[in-house]
Amino acid sequence: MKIYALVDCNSFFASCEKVFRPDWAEKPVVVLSNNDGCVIARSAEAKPLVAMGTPWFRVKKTAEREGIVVRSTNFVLYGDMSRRVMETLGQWTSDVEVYSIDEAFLDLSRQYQLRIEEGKSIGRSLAALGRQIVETVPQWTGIPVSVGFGPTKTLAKLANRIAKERPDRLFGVMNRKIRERALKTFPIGKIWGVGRKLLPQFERLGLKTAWDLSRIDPLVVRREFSIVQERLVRELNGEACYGEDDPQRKNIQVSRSFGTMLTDPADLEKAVATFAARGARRLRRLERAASAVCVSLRTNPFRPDLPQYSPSGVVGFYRPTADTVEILKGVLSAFRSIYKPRYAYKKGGVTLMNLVPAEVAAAQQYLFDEEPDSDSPLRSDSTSRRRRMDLYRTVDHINDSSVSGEIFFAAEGTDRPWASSSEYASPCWTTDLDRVPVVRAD
DNA sequence: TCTGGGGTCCTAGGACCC
DNA sequence: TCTGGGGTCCTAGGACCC
Repeated sequence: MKIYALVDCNSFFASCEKVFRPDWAEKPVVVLSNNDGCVIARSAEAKPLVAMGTPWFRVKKTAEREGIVVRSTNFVLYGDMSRRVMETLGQWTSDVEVYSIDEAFLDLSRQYQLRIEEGKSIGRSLAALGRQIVETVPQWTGIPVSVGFGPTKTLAKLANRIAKERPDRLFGVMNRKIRERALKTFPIGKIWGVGRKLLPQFERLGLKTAWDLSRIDPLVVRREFSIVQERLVRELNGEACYGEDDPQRKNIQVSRSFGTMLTDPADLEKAVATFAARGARRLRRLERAASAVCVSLRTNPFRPDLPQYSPSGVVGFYRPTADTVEILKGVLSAFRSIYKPRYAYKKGGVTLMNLVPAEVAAAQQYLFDEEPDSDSPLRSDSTSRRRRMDLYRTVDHINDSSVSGEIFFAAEGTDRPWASSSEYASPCWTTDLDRVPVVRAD
């Protein structure tokens, strides 16, 4: 049998914003999406006041009246706080699967295997471990967490949802009787994997709780829905179907809504070039190479009075690459193939696709040293490419160690007409030396 | 005036092959 | 007149997640 713990940070982004502002400890805090668009995180105090996902302009007045603290997203801060939390979790097991920026599965199966085989009860021991996690993580990082235990990932998630409602922030469904009781009061729509579309379909079948769903024959579920829902039912019954998957990334996407609607192709080119350069950098950091690149544009869907257009164009590479110059060329040629004048564009994006390990790309380069067509616009003989990769190593290093990224490609432009607004940004407390909080003893 | 970003997996259907 | 069966690969679109 498996034992999973799901550790989930409470109101993660809002909690990050509170860490270095003790004066906000008891205040309602909300965090906005990019471009200060929607509310994407709320502290416990803010939850009754503001609904998740509400456009900011619609709640701004309420927020001001209620004295809600509002912040723009600060992913540099959240990323660093996340790293600290995940490192702390390594105290209890080396089997930490970072599932998202604010949650991780701990696989405790091996630790408890012997005791289970001996038929000993593990409940008390798990509870003690859970308490330790719930106490230590906030102590070390400032971020409060909740812990749920279960024999499958789905059940650990479910236990975690219940834990969040409890004062001790801790709950387990390892025990069969406790599990049955929990499932019987757990609404079907809150199950991990049941979303907007599935919920009404289940409800039409008269299913209301997780227990109802778990009682259905998995094969019937498969026939009526799909293998995804079949696995869900099995997981609810304690049969682990989601293993230790460590799938390699297949895509890297960089996209943004623009601060204003753009019509000038020169502005759009600067934007997509910037996204491309950012993506290429992430590619090199992951030691991967992309086989193709996709550029997408979109007009503003909230303006039905304006003509709508949302094209995308793909350009394949002769062989996989992490070379910004090659990627930029691909991106600009894809852009020019889809761009049409007389539309007002609101969003753009670049996706690096079909990623392969960097070694594979290097081996291909070695095997196919000669380009088929040396006049090709994508021409890049291997020597100059190798030199450029050396150059990127240096440039990436310089940009990583500086705050704003001083070295960039001319194609990215020197101004950012597309930049999004973030009116309420907090400082990068933990990653910018000038903003490290100072504590005085006097 | 103002509405996020980044992923994954699965299925169905078409093209193509023997 | 009667027009198979089985497979792979690819892509678009749907659904879900945080």
